[in-house]
Amino acid sequence: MVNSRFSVAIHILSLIATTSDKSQLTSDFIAGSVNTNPVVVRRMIGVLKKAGLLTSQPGIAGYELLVEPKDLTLLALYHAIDGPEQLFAIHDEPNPDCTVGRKIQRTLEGVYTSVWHAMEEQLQAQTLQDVLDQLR
Amino acid sequence: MVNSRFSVAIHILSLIATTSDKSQLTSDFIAGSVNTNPVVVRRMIGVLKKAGLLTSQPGIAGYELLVEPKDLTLLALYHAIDGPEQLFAIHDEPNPDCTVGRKIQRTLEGVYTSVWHAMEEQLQAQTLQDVLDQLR
DNA sequence: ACCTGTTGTAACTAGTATAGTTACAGGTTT
DNA sequence: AAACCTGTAACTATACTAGTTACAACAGGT
Repeated sequence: MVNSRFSVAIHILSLIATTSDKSQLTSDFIAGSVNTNPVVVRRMIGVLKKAGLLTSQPGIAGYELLVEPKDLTLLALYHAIDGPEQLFAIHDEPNPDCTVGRKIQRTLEGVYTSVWHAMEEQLQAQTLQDVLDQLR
Repeated sequence: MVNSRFSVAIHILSLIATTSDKSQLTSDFIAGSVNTNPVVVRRMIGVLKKAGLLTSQPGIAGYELLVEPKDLTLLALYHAIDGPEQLFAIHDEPNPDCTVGRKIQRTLEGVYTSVWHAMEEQLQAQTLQDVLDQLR
């Protein structure tokens, strides 16, 4: 199973999108909602900042979204947090002297690409706004 | 990224399906093609045996498929090797006193379920025979 | 000026998963 | 008996995740 960073990122962005009192939005407050450590939150927010999804200023409480929730697809978010592009690992260096070993990697890549593509379509079809709607 | 066991399982089954000389099919031989340790192969084969996909006998070289490659979908194989049902981890115990924290888990489950379902469809659409065809 | 509270990072740690390895009991064949 | 095999338990190296401590730098109030 893939790590929980994608889940945490969605949680953080949801909180920022729905909290009107920005001064309340400290990494400590967010960590209290996510149930993790403030540093974990700040670390993830650093990634989201680099991706241009939000802003913040050192020393000042509060984060601000730079994108409209309806314009942020979960696929874009997935790419922003640099989740794995490959879902399934392929074993290294199968034996090239073997009929199967010689072509298995390319074959598996094809299989996994089709699977990954189907996943991408689902992530593309859902936005942060859809998540917010379901949180009401 | 998910582990490489699914890839190794497909590799093993492909070898068994395409090797006519069964006495050649030792865990050592298979490990040489996959490029891993014979024990890793026997371990995986133990799982596939329990799932009823193949047979073998202690002391005797050779494995035999119990299913027709065209009847074995990659989804069935995936379930057989007990890969993770959930793709993305959801963080534990978000704060129930928070509007977002209270509903985030259920919401994320919905999102991930739709993604997982798309994946299942792709895996269901491909069989071991399809893999064998691509290996030629 | 100082104190408190904040962000942003680096560095370390505990826990866990993966895959490789060693070892060995027990079956089979010659 | 010897050589080979399967099946399994147990240990190890490596890597990743998430939690944690620590601290530099910044902001705002008193």
